[in-house]
Amino acid sequence: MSSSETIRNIYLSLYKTYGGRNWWPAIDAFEVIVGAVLTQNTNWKNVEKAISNLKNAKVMEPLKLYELPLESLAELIRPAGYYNIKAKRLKNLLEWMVKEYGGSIEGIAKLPDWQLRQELLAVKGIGPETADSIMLYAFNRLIFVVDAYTARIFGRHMLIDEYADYHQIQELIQSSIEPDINVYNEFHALIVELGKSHCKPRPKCSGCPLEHLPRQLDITS
DNA sequence: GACCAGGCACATC
DNA sequence: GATGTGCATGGT
Repeated sequence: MSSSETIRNIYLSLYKTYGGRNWWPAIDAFEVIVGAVLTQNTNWKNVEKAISNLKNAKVMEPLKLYELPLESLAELIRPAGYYNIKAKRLKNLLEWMVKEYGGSIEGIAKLPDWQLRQELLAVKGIGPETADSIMLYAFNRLIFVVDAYTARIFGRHMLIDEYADYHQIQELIQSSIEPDINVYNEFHALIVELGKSHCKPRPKCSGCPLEHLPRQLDITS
């Protein structure tokens, strides 16, 4: 079986097991954007608390959040961890939104894919995963989001080598599955679900829906 | 108490 | 260009 077939089978197995994940868990594009920064290396439960704080403070919109003093912003997002650095990162992103597009999501939504990605990556604190999460889940662009779980799961099943970088993994997956935004959306969400439930750094691999696939020998216990 | 979580920038070699 | 480190809360 080719690696492309294997990848398509992984998608089907996960979809069969977990069903549609209905991502991103947010009410609108702006909430996706904020959540994408807050969830960097952080459990989503903690992010929910931070977003809840922002909503309660009635600052969950681009201009208001941008005008909030850095210290106040940091305090509100505290539950999400790394709150000082994330406050700066959010501020950088908001500055771009407000100064370049008047804080208008609709204005940003008009950008072509390449320009949107380029401008997101130019913001300090926005790396490839955060940029692509915003591209796919806030602006419905055909771009696959790679994360730590993706690298771990695909590495563990020997579909990528341990030195593969972000774009190599992204290329492999995008060239293996159909170019459909809904499939990209679901597949990444399904990978996160598998990662959370079965693919820890110290794996036990019991009950994993991919147990039928070949994997590295040292993690079979 | 140890480990982990939906990264990223920066220092150092 | 690779490798290491700081950033931090909250759940298991």
